[in-house]
Amino acid sequence: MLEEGPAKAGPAVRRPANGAPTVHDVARHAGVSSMTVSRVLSGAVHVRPELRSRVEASIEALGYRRNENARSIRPGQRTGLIGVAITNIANPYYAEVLLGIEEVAGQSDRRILVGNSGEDSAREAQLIRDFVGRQVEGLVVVPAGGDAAHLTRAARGPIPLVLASRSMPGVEADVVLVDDVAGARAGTLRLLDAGHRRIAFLGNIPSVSTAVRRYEGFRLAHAERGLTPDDALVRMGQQDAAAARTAMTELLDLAQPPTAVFTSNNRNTIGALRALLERAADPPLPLVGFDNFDLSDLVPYPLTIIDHDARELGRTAARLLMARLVDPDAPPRTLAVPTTVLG
Amino acid sequence: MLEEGPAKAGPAVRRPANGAPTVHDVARHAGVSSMTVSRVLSGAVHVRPELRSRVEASIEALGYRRNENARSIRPGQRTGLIGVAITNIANPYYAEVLLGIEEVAGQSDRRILVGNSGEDSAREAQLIRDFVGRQVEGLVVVPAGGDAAHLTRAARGPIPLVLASRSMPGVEADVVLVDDVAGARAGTLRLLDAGHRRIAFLGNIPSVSTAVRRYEGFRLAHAERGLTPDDALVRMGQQDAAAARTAMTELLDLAQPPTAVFTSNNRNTIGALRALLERAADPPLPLVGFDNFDLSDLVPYPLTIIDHDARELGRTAARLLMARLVDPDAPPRTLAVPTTVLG
DNA sequence: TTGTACGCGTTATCAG
DNA sequence: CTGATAACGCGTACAA
Repeated sequence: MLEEGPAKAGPAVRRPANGAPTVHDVARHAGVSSMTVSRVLSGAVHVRPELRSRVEASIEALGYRRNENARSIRPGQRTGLIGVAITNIANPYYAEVLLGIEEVAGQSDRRILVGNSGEDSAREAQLIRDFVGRQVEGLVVVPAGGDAAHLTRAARGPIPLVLASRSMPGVEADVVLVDDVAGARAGTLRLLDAGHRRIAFLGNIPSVSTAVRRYEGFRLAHAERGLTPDDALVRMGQQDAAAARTAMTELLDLAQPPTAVFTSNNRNTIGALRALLERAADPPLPLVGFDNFDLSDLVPYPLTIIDHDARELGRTAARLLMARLVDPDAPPRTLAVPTTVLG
Repeated sequence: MLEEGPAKAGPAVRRPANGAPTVHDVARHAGVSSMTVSRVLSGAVHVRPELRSRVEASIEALGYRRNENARSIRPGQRTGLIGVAITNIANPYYAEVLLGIEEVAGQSDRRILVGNSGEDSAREAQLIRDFVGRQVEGLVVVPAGGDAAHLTRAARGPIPLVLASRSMPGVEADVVLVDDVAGARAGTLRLLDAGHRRIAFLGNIPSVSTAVRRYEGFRLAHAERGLTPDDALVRMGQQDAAAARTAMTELLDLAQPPTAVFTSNNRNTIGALRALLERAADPPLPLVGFDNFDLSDLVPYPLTIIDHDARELGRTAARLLMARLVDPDAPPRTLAVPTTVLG
């Protein structure tokens, strides 16, 4: 080779259109081979101290950063990427879950790719396809419910999946849930033991597993007292606070209205709260709500909250994923985060 | 070559330890070359329809997903990755900003890498180094304040940067701010024009640009009425609600306490609110707070909020970045999101 | 301890 | 319209 061409470009340094220096640039600058640079980058084992510091100086001088994408295409190299699909990032509850995931992922220097599914299972599928293409090591998903084809082993390949907050029937994955049944049971018992016999139930759409599980706790508490919930007082399907407010108003307008209210998530709690404050019943109907929210203690209403640590739920999800990366063949686990009754 | 070794592995299909099919697998399965597969993947131009559908069938059959990382190492290929560093993901305000960024990024099929800096400039620097190594196309940062070396052109190379919510002196970047000065001015004028002359100011640490700008609006409103804020009533440096509560309590304990309160962000508002409710002054001190929060309308206190659309701020930041990707040499822009006074 | 050769999965180039 | 070849930036295997 060495065709003595138009030797005018100096050391023939070709920048990859990007301009970023490569291992070869660093090697040339330090007067070593690219392999020595590579070794320095991956821990500096078996490199003469003098060369090592020369390479480090060159890295500094050129502002070199290793290209993690190029690195990751080599067999046996990990991307350090976790894909996270969440139904609604802007819901403070899920933001807290996300923070927990980020925290644990960051501990092993992994980064999270975040997508908002907007409670839309098709969008969720699209996100997961994209994450897979980007070679994420694992997925954490708060499933939107509905179709689950994109969560199956076939669709996502060997990439491990952890479901957070909600489970999905038929999907093989590790799962972190809230202790929904126990929490709902405890909250409901409070109302029953205060003498209430007509308790309204407001909840999410039944395709979301938490809605069903929390109703189960509600029903269970009734059963333990030899009672059955009145179907006329059960409203499921409110996905936002506005719908919950409407549903609550309708319940208050019944010929035989409830004397207390159980809401199974924070949006339903907030919606119900607005309706109840609007009506200003005297005495006010006691409200027990699942999931805490900011300032719940400052709201001028008799409120009991079934609380849990959302950030810890996120952390647990990420920890399950980390464990799964180490041992891909362990049997799937389902963990539950405990609840506390406040107020 | 072709050493007839232990020929027992069949068609010698070596899976890259990962097991995922490659273009070559698809090509073999469809009986074409890998280039034809590649062409089909990138828009199917100049490919005979018959081959095209055969390739598509193979892609489907094998469950092939293009390896975006391998793709991105080729010159001229983009990663479709945006790095986002936020001071506190779990603050509902920034969660909303994040959602806006995700929304706009997703419109061009880009994904966001998210890191939480925890108001720590060193952690922020670390995140940005990582993002650069992952070949992000651009960065959106809510800067923690303090040292800004990692945000300079030198440290991040040619990668464009947009600062969201807060500016950083000496950093060349596009910026999206809230109209802090005008908002704070308008809120303060409300109190002044209601006759208040001793107005407390609670704000963030001064190294965060919004704290300074909002104080400037506060001062400006006073100046316009021929007044000067009383330094004894100004408390800057509260980074969370607990600190704000303490600061507010101290102000109430002054020999000459304030008769009204201006808080320059939502954590200070919430902290002040707790202190004020605790004291139950009669009549209550009117409170004007910058940034809205959930249920602010249900709090039993005379509260005025200087509101703005956080999600729109996030969208704007992402749009600025997208524009910058198209035209890297345009002069930097600073945009402001308008505020509204509620209550 | 250091360097050379090659391959990872993809696509631009150019020949057919 | 299709395919062979090379190269992107990096790291493993092996040679020196």
